[in-house]
Amino acid sequence: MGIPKSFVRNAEIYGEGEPTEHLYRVVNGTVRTCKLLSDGRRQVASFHLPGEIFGVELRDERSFSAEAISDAVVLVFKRSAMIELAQRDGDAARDLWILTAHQLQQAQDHLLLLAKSAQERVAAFLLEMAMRMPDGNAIDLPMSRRDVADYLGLTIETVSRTLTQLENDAAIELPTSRRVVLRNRASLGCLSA
Amino acid sequence: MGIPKSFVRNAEIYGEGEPTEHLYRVVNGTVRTCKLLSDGRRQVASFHLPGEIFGVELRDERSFSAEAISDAVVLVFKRSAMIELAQRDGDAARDLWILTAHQLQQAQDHLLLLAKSAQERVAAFLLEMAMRMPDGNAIDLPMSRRDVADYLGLTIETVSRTLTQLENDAAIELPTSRRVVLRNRASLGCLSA
DNA sequence: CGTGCAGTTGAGCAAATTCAACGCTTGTGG
DNA sequence: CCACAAGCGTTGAATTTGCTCAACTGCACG
Repeated sequence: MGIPKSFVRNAEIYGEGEPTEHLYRVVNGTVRTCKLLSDGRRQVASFHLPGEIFGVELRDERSFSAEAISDAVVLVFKRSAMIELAQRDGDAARDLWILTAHQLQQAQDHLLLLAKSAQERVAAFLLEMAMRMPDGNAIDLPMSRRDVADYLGLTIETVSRTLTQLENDAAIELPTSRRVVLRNRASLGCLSA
Repeated sequence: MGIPKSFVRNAEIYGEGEPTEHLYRVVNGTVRTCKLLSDGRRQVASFHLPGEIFGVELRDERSFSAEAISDAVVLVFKRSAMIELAQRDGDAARDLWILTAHQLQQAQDHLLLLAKSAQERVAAFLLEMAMRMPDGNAIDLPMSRRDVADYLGLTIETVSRTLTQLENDAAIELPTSRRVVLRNRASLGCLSA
């Protein structure tokens, strides 16, 4: 169960306002969910790495869009089938609830992140990504500076400046612009206070 | 079912880190959930008006605390009983899921709010409160400027200045500091763009 | 080679914060 | 009953932070 589907980089998986017909599991690549603001800016709500589920929503209309950050493969599930299953099967209902509650927690963490200074946001972001990535200390960011900036509510310039500053402070290394090596986790944790 | 309990203004209903044993329904008064940040600042995650449910959480440990903003009465429910009920009864499970998904939506809206300018945040906040209050155009804010500021991620000074500016622009009236009358909803909506 | 895109860096600017003072209301004690 | 302190809200001036605009680099791709 779950039909595989492929998307090229920057392809839209679903758009804001479309009917909520499916949910998805990332097999390969990375997905972002985001929303265009009226002033043309964009807010990225979440990133989804392989293994993670996205697209669960209460309303029948998408309030965010989902796009492939890199070429990606996802499994597609029928939303109505899930809801029916949850109605009959207590365990399935529990899974669905846990999933939603988990996303709620992530949203709340994201909320706290947006309350902080630029340095704290970037440091917290790096720690979050490191937590979710296989190798604990080296991160290969799948997303562009623009994606990072829109997730953190900053400009790409501020993200870039902050990263170089963290490198100067010997907290991280930047072998390439997409690769980050955490040199001093403790000081990052401190900066993301 | 549901045991009534009273709290005086500023009393703690539950604290960060405590075991998640109950959920609550507001009968009377207003409740805030919030978190203390390491730098001493505080982030208010949500306000809960009469009729609304709060305290639903995935983890066994509270990640936020809940406090009475005004003298308040709440109904207390056993969390374990709710989870058991949801396991057996598909409808109850659905209600629990809808509740959680609803809070997720609110968190996402809050997230978007924090991406905006001070004026947009205050305008959006007023519209949100007006939506949730009985009388559509006159709002009696139950919370202090500090609460509003910590909810919007601003300082009390900025909130205060922004309100007086909205009053000067004829978008609102401020008969008293806690009472706001929406004079021009359209322009508020525009400002909260 | 040139073109275009992603990322970095710099200078000036705008927005919100910090710090400080002040007014108003409320509650307390002389 | 008045004096005074405390809490809340507002206002002003100076400062800081992050943004805007612009130039520049490195790299991939035709």
